[in-house]
Amino acid sequence: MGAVAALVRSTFLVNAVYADSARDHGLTAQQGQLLCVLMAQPYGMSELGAMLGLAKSSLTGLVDRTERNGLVERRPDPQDSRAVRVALTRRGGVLAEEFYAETCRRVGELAAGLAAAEQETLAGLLGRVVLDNKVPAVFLEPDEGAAGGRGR
Amino acid sequence: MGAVAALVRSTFLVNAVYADSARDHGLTAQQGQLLCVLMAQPYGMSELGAMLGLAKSSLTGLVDRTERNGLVERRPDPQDSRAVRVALTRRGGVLAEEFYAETCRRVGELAAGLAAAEQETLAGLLGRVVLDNKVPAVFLEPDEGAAGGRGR
DNA sequence: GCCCGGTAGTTCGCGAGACGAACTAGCCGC
DNA sequence: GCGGCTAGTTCGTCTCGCGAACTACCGGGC
Repeated sequence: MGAVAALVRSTFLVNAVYADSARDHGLTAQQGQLLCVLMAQPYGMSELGAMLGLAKSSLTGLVDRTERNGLVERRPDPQDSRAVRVALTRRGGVLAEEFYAETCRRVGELAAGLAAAEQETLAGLLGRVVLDNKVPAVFLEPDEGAAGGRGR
Repeated sequence: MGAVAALVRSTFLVNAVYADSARDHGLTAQQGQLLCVLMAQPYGMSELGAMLGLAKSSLTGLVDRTERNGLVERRPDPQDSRAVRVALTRRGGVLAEEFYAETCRRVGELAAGLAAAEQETLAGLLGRVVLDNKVPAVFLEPDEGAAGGRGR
């Protein structure tokens, strides 16, 4: 199988696993992704739109629905009264951790057929693709979680 | 970067590229995927649902919209008058080829930073993940196109 | 023959998601 | 203190995905 087909098919696979995991936590894939991004730190609407690749009107809707479920909240930005910081609520934080951990587990299982060394090779190559293409931090490293921007 | 994070982030990346390429061809990602599946051969609604992981009512809608755009058509199944074979129209076939080729090109570019040997290694490892997890043929090999798609 | 359980698809109603265009409100340079 | 820019929201429209209820047809058993 060529690299292109392998990439596209593995994408299909991970999409399905991600959506399933979200569903099992009462989330949609998009809401799960939003929670994962916010695990690191709060963000403004425009920042989120840029990271997730969404139009700002799409973001308004996504945050609306997630807020309605009590998982995130809009906080006024102290520096700029037009702006808003979207942050996890307590409940959202707990759910994000659970969803994140379970999703990691399930995605990890996909690669269970690979030996440890092979997984490392895969991670290295795929990691370079990700970095080369400047993918935003839509899914953190297990060890760059929680305190996120402030280090840890 | 760990294998899990690399997989999830590369998935995000490929999703975006796929959706962009579809959009540039006047398609949604789902319609593009449908066309790619049908490049190999026609399928029944239930088969498509199983391959794409969709409920049958979702398939009806997707095929409806794609048919309305003149890209696929429903043909009666000669063996079973309940059933239907979904096939590309002439226009759909042409568009599918274009979309497929362009998407391959763009996804290939994502891995352009890797040397040829590295791309092969990546393809091998990712290919095993795909095969281990029995991902359906949602995106063909360049050389298993047209008549070739059956077996496997 | 005919009935009956299973299968192939469709319809319907609903909510999520994505977009662009038009809008409000607040920032800031000059 | 005005004019242009930026942050977000609202609105209308479409796609997508689902489950439940439905129709139409296949087949096996008697």
